[in-house]
Amino acid sequence: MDNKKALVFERQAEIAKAVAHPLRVAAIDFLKDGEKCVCEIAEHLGSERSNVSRHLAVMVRAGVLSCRKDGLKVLYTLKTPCVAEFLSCATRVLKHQAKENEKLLASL
Amino acid sequence: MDNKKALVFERQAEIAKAVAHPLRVAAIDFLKDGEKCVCEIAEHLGSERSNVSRHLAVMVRAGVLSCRKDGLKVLYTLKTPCVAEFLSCATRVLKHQAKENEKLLASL
DNA sequence: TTACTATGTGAGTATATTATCACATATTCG
DNA sequence: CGAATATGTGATAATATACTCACATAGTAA
Repeated sequence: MDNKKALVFERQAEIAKAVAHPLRVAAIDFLKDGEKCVCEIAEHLGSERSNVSRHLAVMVRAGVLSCRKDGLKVLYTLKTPCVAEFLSCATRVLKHQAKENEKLLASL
Repeated sequence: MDNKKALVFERQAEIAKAVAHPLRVAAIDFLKDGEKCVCEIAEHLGSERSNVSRHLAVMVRAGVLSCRKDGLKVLYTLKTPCVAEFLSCATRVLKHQAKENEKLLASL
């Protein structure tokens, strides 16, 4: 019973972890437009190919992205729209924070 | 322009990071019932008080939780319902994965 | 085959995160 | 005041993550 819950928490944490890096968030945002190869992603993010490749692998392992080979290239894509929702949840939290700061500022 | 986006990605990643730990996920889940003190949370999670205290501090710093003192105790609470939504997004991703595995299993 | 391109991976280093213990602080109660 | 309770923090060690460079692999095309 409680054991089951613990497992879910662990898997939820894994997914959050897969998203918990600026480069990975940026990659997810970029992939909202559709599938892209490592090269394109790396160029768009202004980061090393090998590094980007590793980050993408992390997200694939976590089940956030999927990939397929197309000739020389490997195309990455969001596995489900839920992933993008994940980020809009984060955005909502940020907006909430911003509003609080606004209130604080107004009272100074 | 691009700089602004980079900032957003960084902040989104911070929020994801604040959630990206099994213990923290469990704490958030527990706090859905309302505010709780460190003691209660630690007991519920079966973890050391000092450790839990640190994890809670991480989430407060990220803007995911807020806290208030009440006598000896410090009560923690979810700062916004968005945070819980964050986890249900993760759950949706998990369900998606589970369905895929089901399909795979069925074809063996 | 050879040259070229896209990708992934091993090794090493630097940095960050986590858990634990002991201790400090703050608040309540007698 | 002193004892008891709840919380937070410094120091440490173990572990995990991130980045870079060099190289290996796989597919393409001449």
